[in-house]
Amino acid sequence: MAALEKPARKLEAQPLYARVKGALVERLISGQWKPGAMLPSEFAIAAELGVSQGTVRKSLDEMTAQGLLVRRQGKGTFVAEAADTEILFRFYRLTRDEDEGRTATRFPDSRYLAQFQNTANEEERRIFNLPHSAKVWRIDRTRHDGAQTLLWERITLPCTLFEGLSETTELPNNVYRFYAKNFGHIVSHVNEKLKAVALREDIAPHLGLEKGTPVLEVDRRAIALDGQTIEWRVSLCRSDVQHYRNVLR
Amino acid sequence: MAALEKPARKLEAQPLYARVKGALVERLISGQWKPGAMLPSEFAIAAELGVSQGTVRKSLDEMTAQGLLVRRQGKGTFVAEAADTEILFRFYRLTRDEDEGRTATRFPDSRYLAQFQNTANEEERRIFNLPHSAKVWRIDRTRHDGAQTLLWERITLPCTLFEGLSETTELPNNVYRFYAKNFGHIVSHVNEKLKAVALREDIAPHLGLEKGTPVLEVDRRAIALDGQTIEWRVSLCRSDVQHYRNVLR
DNA sequence: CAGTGGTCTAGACCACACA
DNA sequence: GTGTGGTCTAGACCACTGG
Repeated sequence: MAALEKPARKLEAQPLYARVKGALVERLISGQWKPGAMLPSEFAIAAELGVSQGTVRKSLDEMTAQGLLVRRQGKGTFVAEAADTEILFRFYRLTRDEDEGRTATRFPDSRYLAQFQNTANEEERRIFNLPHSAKVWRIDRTRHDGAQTLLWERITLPCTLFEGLSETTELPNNVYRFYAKNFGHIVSHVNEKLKAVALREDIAPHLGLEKGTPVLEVDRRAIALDGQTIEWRVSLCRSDVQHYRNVLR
Repeated sequence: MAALEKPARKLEAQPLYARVKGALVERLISGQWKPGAMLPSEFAIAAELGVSQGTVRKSLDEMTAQGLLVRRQGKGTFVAEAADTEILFRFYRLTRDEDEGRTATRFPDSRYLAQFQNTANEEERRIFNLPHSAKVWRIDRTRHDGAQTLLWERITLPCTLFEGLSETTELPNNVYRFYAKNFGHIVSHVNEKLKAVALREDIAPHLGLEKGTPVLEVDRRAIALDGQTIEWRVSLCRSDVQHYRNVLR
């Protein structure tokens, strides 16, 4: 890749470090730099793009703050793998009531109830911006801590974005890492919508609670680096033994 | 204030910009720089502390990212007032269902039900780390959008931290700004714990719902810059017309 | 040891606000 | 114009990693 092009007029240009960052994010989106890969050194990137090392550093620092990169002194800069405990729990906010205070230390395992392709309904088409008669995967599962069921959820994925998924592939614990590794979709952020709802009759047996019990409904959309919604998930969470924790800064 | 002291050994020292930041945060905590005040210029701070302007900039950038400061090109650097819409909504996560997508544009008004001093119970003493027989303020109120009640909440404040509050002072819409301006407590972050619960009988009339209806319970602790918990708030939120939104990055 | 990221400095120039 | 923050560069030195 050659040096960055100069913008026509200085006035309407983004700062140089922002354009450098854009060029680097492009390489993540395109898959040129895959999760876990080591980036060239700051000086190498600077020389390649024709800017100073300090400018490259500012771009890398921002990307690190966003969680796209991991920097290790003395070793290098790497594409984030979403592998560390911290990143694993980045999107997992439920905590057992008795674990209050510390970060969740247990990660529940999954039990699969159903996994099949369907024609997308209107809501799914709207969420994923799909044409008529497009197909989606629907995956129903429960999550447990030991013998206790903590939540039921349905994960919806557009088939076009997940070619090669089959009815027997089990999602691993860290699904977002799985999406990145196998399908090249890097999640940049997720939007969640929380409500308290009365437990539906068809879900009640799965959670071992009476129909009508208040449960926490979490409606989540995962957004990829390119802005596309790649996953829709609705979770119904027992609220008597766990809570959703959040820190606002 | 004189130049920063050199640490005994370089090895165990924090980076210079971190110590600069610490020194500046001290001035916020001590009230030397009050909300809304303009800070000296980068060069002035640098000269005073005996470091370079770039080092001061790095400290100021971090504090800006934390929301402690607001920087305006051409004007100066100011202590954040929690006055802008964005900051006003930083801690307000409830959105009317029909407003989905955009940031909340309406901020509900309040109706006060009760406001009185009490001896702290065991839970309150634990939360605020108070001695026996310490006193707390308890403020009960509802919040509305037009004729519709959206939530009931109880705010608990330790009397020692809020000297001068009376039974007739109404909290303004932006309470955290009020705390900063009148009592010098700058909120650095809040911890929230969410659950779905069945509506209690004594609260039901306030929300205009049946006893037992699922409502969203938000348990919030506000933490000041010095690490002290300064406010405990439990909100019971109608979940049929609004939701709690969250973005995880 | 060489190579990496982390910190710090000094100085230049630009864009914006306001008198 | 002057003073502010915003960007960019060049170069120095430190701390960490691994051969």
